[in-house]
Amino acid sequence: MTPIEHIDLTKRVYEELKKMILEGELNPGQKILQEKIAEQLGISRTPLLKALQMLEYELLVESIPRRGMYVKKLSAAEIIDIFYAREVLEGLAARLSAQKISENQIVQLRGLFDPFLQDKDNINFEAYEKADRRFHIMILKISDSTVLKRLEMIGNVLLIAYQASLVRPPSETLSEHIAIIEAMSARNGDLAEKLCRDHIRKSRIKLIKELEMQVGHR
Amino acid sequence: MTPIEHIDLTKRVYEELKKMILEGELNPGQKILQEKIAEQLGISRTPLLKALQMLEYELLVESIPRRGMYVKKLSAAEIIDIFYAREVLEGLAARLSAQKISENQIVQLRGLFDPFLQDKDNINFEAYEKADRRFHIMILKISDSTVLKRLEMIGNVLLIAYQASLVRPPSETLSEHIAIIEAMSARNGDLAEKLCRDHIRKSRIKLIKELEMQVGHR
DNA sequence: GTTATGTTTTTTGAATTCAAAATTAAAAAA
DNA sequence: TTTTTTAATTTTGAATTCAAAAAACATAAC
Repeated sequence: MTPIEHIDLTKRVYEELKKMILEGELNPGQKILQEKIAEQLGISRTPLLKALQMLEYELLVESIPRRGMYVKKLSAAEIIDIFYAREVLEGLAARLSAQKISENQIVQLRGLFDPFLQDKDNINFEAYEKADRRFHIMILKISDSTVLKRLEMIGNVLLIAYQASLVRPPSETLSEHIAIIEAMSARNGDLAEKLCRDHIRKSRIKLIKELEMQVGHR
Repeated sequence: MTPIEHIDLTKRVYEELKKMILEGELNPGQKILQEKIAEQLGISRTPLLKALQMLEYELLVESIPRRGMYVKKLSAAEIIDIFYAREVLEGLAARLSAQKISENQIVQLRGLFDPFLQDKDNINFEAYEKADRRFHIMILKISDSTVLKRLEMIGNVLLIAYQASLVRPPSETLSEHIAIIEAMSARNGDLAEKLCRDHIRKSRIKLIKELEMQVGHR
């Protein structure tokens, strides 16, 4: 018998709000008028507030005491900071995954990138980006770490920081992704960690350059 | 003119509760009766609930929907998991700190362990433990990373997991602490990270052994 | 004596209410 | 016209209230 699922309001509100922020319905810097949003969602402020607090931990919203909640506007420094953290955390995830990954999961990971290996010169960026994101989330899942799960947020932040635009092109990252999968498949945790770190570090370095350029041009 | 400080209730309740948990006033596994605690603290359930939610993110309490909040009882697997995360996160903190640390901060860090260098064979464990904890917290602070700050929790968890008992004796760790400080002082981020990771990894390995022993004896 | 059933009490999740603070708008003074 | 002051409105933070669910208790059946 399957137990009846508890769909608590807070979680649903949380999901809805997250979607609204990630899809740009609420823009960075914008004030979140609690009364208004609560009314729109047809709920009271109590569950809304709880959801907002969760999102605050995930760096998606920011609370200024006695002022209100705002959709977080990430600074260049913060985005870079997040990449530094991703570097070590996803590196760890890759290492732990190498110890635990199942044959089935290996097949699934490979499956993510199979479509792009056929015709490397003609890759649909949007589809690749989706696979890329799935890849990183899957590794976090496979690592099956309580702490790392707490940090799935780091994936979300990516979305706002770089909406639908990859930091580096598939021509660079595709082989890196494959190499990470192979290392995990060979149960080589040290190598998987190293490759994963390198992978993200390269993106970070490119990102820093780009952000510096932007600043330099102003 | 100094602006009036906003001491919002939630934060104070949060601090109080954290103290209650860390000092053992509330024991792991114990149910948190909201009404009762709120009355004891002389507040309503609203700010209490917010504080509890914050603590949930820090792994100090656990929420079971429609059941209530409980003081979290960490499993051996979770404690080990936390050490894995500390390994990479504090390693990163050491690396970033090496880039940013001021002369003054170096002096402060050295000062933490000075008292123990005089008479290495006669170290007060309790005092050393305090210095140890300060050391790790300071590095997180110096690294000045938004993401890492979110993870100060990892320090807290340590407290409950290993109340006042060091995983390894000062005779082993003192020199490691000094070496990390020296690496940061020399602005050698790579080395600082490596040393810090090794430092925590050694503790993790010892910890795993001890936990396995405990299980084996049952 | 143990297990099952029904009832009461407690506790949670959520809405509502209320006071204090912040924001906005309006009026008065420079 | 611009700035300052005052008043009105909005919004937050926190308490209270209320319904639904869970836990505890008591009673009845086996």
